[in-house]
Amino acid sequence: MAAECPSRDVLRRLTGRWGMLVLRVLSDGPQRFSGLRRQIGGISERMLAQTLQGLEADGMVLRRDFQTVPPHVEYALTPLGHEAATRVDTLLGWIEDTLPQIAQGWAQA
Amino acid sequence: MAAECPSRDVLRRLTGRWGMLVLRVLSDGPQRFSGLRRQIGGISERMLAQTLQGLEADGMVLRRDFQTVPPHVEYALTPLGHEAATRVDTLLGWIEDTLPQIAQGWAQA
DNA sequence: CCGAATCCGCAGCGATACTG
DNA sequence: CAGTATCGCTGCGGATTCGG
Repeated sequence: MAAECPSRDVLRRLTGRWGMLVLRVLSDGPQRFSGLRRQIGGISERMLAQTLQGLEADGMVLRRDFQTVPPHVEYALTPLGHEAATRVDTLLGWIEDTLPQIAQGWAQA
Repeated sequence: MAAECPSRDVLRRLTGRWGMLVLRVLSDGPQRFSGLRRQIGGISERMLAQTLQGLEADGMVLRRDFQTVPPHVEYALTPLGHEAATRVDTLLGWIEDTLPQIAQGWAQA
């Protein structure tokens, strides 16, 4: 069944705490580490590095290292990453649009 | 930002370990507790109950208690639940279709 | 249904290697 | 010291499982 296979790990990295935030920022264009951290806000250096590595391993993010001595690395979305980003955004957008209806249920509970 | 608001909790319940499995089974029609457990496989009673409560609170699942002495309860998808199910399946389906490409990256790493 | 044991995501603190 | 990217160790809390 789908739950036991690797597709779940991929989904986890996408829907995890920071995955989609990173995808959203990167969908506007390539960024470097510090830039991402600044635009996302609230993410620790460690978590950002970890998240990026996960997405890179899945082929969603392309990491370009300029091999300079003050480290300069750029992160960009791959075509696969763009596809993922749009789909995740679709789901997330629907949830946000539907949130009022969901919250409504909360109220009468 | 979207990450801090309740939409994340909803997304978590949907993409969590069991959420989408439940949605998938229920999209074929109403089921009762034992039926769900049998068709999903590998889920504990506790987790199934917990998952159903979460989805019910979000208005995705409708719980109908027949108030009979041998307890008889049925679970069904609400219209909202159907919408959610299709969207989650879309994302999950895409991941499964794309998994070969993702796994390809794994191989050359 | 309850309680204990366990797993896992997430964050914090600090460290590394190098330059100006 | 300041800045850049990454990594390791540690612990908390919630999620999940297990056993009655």
